Amino acid sequence: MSITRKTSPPVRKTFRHGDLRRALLEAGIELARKGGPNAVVLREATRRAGVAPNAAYRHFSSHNDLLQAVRAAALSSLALAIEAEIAGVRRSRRPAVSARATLRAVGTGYLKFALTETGLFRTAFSVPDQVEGDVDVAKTGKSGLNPFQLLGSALDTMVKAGVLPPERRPGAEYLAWAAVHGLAFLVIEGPLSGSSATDVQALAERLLRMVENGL
Amino acid sequence: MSITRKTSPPVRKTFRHGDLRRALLEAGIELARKGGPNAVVLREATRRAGVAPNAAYRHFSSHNDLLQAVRAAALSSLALAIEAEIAGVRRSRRPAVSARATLRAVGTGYLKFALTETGLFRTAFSVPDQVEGDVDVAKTGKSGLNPFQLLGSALDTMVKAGVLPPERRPGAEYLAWAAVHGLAFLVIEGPLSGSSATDVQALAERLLRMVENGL
DNA sequence: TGTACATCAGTGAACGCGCGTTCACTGATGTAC
DNA sequence: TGTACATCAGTGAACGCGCGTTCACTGATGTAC
Repeated sequence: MSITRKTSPPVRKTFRHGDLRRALLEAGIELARKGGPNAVVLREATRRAGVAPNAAYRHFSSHNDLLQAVRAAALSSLALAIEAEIAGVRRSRRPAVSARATLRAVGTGYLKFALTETGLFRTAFSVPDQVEGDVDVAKTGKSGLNPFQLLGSALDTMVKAGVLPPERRPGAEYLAWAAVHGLAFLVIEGPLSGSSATDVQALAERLLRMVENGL
Repeated sequence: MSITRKTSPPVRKTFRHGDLRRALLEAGIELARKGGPNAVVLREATRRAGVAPNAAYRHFSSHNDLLQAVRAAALSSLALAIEAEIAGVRRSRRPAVSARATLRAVGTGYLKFALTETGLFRTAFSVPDQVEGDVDVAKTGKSGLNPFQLLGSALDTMVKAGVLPPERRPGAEYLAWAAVHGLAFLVIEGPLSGSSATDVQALAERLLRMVENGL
């Protein structure tokens, strides 16, 4: 459980750090990446930045303040991962095909992020938060949308493309999100944690098809 | 964040406690119920049992040992909740109807438990664990099956009843579980945490229908 | 049935740890004159 | 262009806290004789 760093203390030449806020945030993100939300320890972040513990209070009002900033960054990373997956979707002339592929990309991006950046993923969802209408830029991707909004937009496109009946649109994001998030959980710390990547991928495709048909 | 108890210290008349192991376990369960896995603090459990902190080491080898016992109890409670829901299913002469109703009961029981016993639910799934083939009695319900096995058995019944094509049976528990678990998450600490019980129930029914159709 | 004694569940005191946070400070920087 | 000074980002030391865990102990219980 020891997080103590034996590495040489990062000595700074100048009295001022230069960009301590950013340094602390990045240290916090690194901690979250490795160990999830509980690993985001204020003192450890200052250690990594090569700074006295209380220096953090010039930039964050409390430990929780830092943690929330890390969470926001994690959500933003997730949004970026989803956007990247969407960007890779092969364009089709048929809107129906495009719309379906985009929705699937949202799910795939979400799952990929959960599996490759487990610590950040767990941090992103560790604390009660209303993501829905939250337009805090720190949580969004390039498009200015947070993960939840990206999903909503994909579903809107499906309605426009005539793939999803409009009367089924309300609440659809919850069903889709639930399915995908649940699978992520099973793989991260549930009974699927030992499964091979290909097995998981096959299951993911089946799940996404289930969502598409079931919506 | 203070868990300090101001209530009068539970004085014991006898030197021996009588059933300290059980008392500590129950205190631990109570802590988990109120505050999730992080709230399961060994010293607090001994305080509630009216005993010196180190007395716990007669019955548990470490804090983690206690926590795992609490987790097992939480899983067992979940199994019992699911079994109770199954027991309430209206019997039908048509096996197909019964099978579908049973599967839905598994999902409903799971969700009800997640919503009413959030702390225990979070504790049950807080630590990596292979539930799949785990027959540790401490984690099961009356039937001797753990939650995962109850779901599997419901799916088997569906195959026998001809509702689920046998070729879709393998892995089906993961899809079903993922969907239900994901919804539980959204309600517990996701964007649905503010929703009314009726809204959630409507969503749950829609989700369970999606699973039934999509499998 | 009564007594000696081994067992072992609980006590009391203490430990080292790392945490978040507060205090009064110091010294580099940028700005006003 | 040079100097006085206000600002404020960082320092150093310390705090109280509650935690898990270890130590040598004590005294109630149940068993062998």
